[in-house]
Amino acid sequence: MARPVRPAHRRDATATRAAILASAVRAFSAQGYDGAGVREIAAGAGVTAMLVNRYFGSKEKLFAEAVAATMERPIILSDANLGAADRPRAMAKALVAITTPGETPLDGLQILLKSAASKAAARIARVEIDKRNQKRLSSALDGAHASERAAIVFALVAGLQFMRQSLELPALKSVSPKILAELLAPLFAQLLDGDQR
Amino acid sequence: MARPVRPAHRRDATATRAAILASAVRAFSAQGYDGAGVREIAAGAGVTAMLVNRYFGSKEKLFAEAVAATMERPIILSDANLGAADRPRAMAKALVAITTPGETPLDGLQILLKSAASKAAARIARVEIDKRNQKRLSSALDGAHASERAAIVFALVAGLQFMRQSLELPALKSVSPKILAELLAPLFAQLLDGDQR
DNA sequence: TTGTTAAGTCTACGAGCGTATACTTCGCGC
DNA sequence: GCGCGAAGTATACGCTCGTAGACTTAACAA
Repeated sequence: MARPVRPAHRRDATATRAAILASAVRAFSAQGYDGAGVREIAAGAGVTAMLVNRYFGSKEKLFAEAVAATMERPIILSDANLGAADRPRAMAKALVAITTPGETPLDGLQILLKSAASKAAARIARVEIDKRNQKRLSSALDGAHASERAAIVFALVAGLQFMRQSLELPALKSVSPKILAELLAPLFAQLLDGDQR
Repeated sequence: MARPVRPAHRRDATATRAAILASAVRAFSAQGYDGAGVREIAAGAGVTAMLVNRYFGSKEKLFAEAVAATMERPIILSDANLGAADRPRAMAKALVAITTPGETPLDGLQILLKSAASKAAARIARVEIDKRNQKRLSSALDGAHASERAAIVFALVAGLQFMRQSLELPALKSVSPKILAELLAPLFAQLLDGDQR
């Protein structure tokens, strides 16, 4: 059969680009926009710093792509727990699992939190989260003030992620996942339920 | 009457020290630990950069003092709403007021959020918040898992602050304070109430 | 008036940052 | 076999950072 229209490049530019982007996600998620250096990101991809700018133009544009890439998948409202019978409990469990240190972290959210100090980073992230997750979640909520309630859900998720992963608050580090989920479930129930009080 | 034991110093060292600390709180709260520069903090106090290190030893020690100073006052559990009749509603209103852009911000919390990228900053802040607010709040809660519930309260507060002030999520910028408070009150009620579900 | 000492400043260093320019190395099409 | 363009590197510039050491200035004691 015929080879693909454009076969893999000479020294595989697309793979290198992907490696840089992956390294950027790792670095930004761990150290934030200002804390992560271009040289460090490049080293994580096995190349030199200048290739980063060659492929992405500038650190800021690279950050924008990294944010966009990590926001691809929804924050906690996965398709699985969208259709779950007890949706609040499913979301609480998902939140606990995701914010547990060592587990696969929510890169997108982590980048947001770690990059809070940078105005440029906040602007880039705002439009991204607003476009993707906010609409996705608020359209899944019934009742009044859906987008506000969705935003509060995000606040709760971000806050818990912050307290567990960044601040490492002792009370939230040692607690058992089961208990934490049971403490969170009624909050989600309250937020998902359109009828207030 | 006798003069104080040690009268005001030659060029008022204590006032200068206080000015530097105030400027540091402002700068750290706006730009985080890494983002705020020693020169900029000094300029905000009307002195040169070297005086900062002279008075505080290093940037890190200055940060520790700034964090300690801003944590002096409780985060949302003021004495006023501790004794309020409808405590959840009082806390919700306080939270909305405090996180509204332009209002007197929660410097301590803002410093925490903006400094999330720095390991040193997180460590300093953790012990401070754990000592002061966590104990204060969890001792005010009845029922099981008091400290965990208190930590979730902090997470909610931090998350809302983050979404409103740093990310400036549109849904939370335009919402009326009244409605937002009514959306938050049941969450606090749920968290303050020791009996789950 | 003058000596002393704390308060405050000047200059500078070494390191790291983002990135622009010029260079080298590789791999495919002819 | 070979050249040409793309992939990748080396070097360097200008800037800012935290802070160390020597210096200057001001206020009180005598």
